[in-house]
Amino acid sequence: MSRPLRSQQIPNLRESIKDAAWRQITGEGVSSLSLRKIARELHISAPAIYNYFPDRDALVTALIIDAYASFGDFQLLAKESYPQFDQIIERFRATGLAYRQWALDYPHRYLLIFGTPVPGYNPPIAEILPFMMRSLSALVSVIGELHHTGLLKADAFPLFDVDACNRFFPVRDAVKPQELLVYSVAMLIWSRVHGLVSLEITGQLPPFGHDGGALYLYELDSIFNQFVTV
Amino acid sequence: MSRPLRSQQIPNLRESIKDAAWRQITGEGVSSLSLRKIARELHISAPAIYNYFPDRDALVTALIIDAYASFGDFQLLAKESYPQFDQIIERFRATGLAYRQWALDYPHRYLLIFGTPVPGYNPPIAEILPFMMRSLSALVSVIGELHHTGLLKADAFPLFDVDACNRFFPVRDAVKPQELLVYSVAMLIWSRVHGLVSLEITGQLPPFGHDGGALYLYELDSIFNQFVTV
DNA sequence: TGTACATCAGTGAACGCGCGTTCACTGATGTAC
DNA sequence: TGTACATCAGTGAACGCGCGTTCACTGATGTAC
Repeated sequence: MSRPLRSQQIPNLRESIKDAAWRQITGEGVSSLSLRKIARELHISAPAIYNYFPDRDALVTALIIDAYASFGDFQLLAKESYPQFDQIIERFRATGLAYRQWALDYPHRYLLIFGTPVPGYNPPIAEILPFMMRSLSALVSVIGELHHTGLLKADAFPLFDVDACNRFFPVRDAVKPQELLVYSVAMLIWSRVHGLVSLEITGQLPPFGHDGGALYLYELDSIFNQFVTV
Repeated sequence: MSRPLRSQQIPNLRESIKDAAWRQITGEGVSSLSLRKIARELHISAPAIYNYFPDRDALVTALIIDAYASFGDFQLLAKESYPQFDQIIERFRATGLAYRQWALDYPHRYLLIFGTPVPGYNPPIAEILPFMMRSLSALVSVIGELHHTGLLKADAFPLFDVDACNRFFPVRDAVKPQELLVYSVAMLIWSRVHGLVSLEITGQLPPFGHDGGALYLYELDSIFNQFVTV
């Protein structure tokens, strides 16, 4: 039947394709994401997808970028709900809680970006890196504020290798030596919230049932007590 | 050519199939694990595998069980290298270091058991559970020793729901109320080492380069300082 | 305003591939008498 | 010890499936004169 009437086409097909892709990932994981299945769900032919994404990997890349952006923005929004200088404690907690909340809301997006690497998929690092950094920028900036106001307590903390750091990041985002402590501490804190959250959303915290939240709150307090001068 | 001469058959074909499966998982992840590919590599026909595993899922289950067992035994061995009563600090460190070392040695096995759930695979929980528990028994027993000698410092720690706990575990392994604190603290410590290790083996700790070890040591000390009375 | 034409956004058919699994079979090997 | 037979551990062919991607195409829509 060739091309259907414009009035019968899906408006914003590119977004609809991504939505259908998320629905599939939610059900069966990214490795069984299939262009043909997406086409079937949207009642279009599979080759039509190639008008919007050059191949399957490009679709996966777009999903990953969207996930990073949504995750980062969600935390930044939470953080900014306590904008005042002396609300640093609330800011830290709000950011930490937003981290978990987003992961619980979108477990498959979380696992797509931070879980087991997608087999057979080679991420275009240059394209993705800015979004990767944005996804953690709320956390990094909270630690940065603590540091700049002299409240960060992290003596003898093992620092990044600054050379390795700058080899990894693009030149314009090079980490300044005076920021090394902030990045390094942020990494450790990240690993703690990631550990708890990833066990929870993969169902490996089962005896806690619906109370993974209590454990998470405890962990946020532990982090605060360890790294913040009161 | 029907069946080849016994002298030309692979001795212990069951083990060889699992070895080939691990080699494949190492290269491309579990979701592209293929019976036909295994058969090709071993120069046997694909249906021959059905003499050893009723279907693909059964093979995956066997791999998971082996991974849990190997992981658990490796930590127990490390722990037992400091058997004396007053070597509790060394015992704790050795167990923690063994946790990371095994994960670095076998990243794909680690991700198979603790990473993103395998899509389309429903683990037979009853069969796997004992091995799951064994894989963390070294950690749990070290915390248990600390508790029983009065060295565990964890006031106001959020505990499991004991009912949820016993609904989860088989009756004979039911968690006794006096052990609840031990299990709960072990879970939190587990989440910390898991967080750091999983970021490291999935390559998300890159600025640290080869010195993820320094960060890990710092984290082990943090845990010790937080939970042990000195 | 009408018309010729370019472009846009789809179509269905086809290619070549790999997969898990079933099936009837075969001949080497082990065993009971 | 020789022989008849059961069992064991493989075989190749086939089934039915879904996949990503390419291809030539078509007719609706937009645009220049």
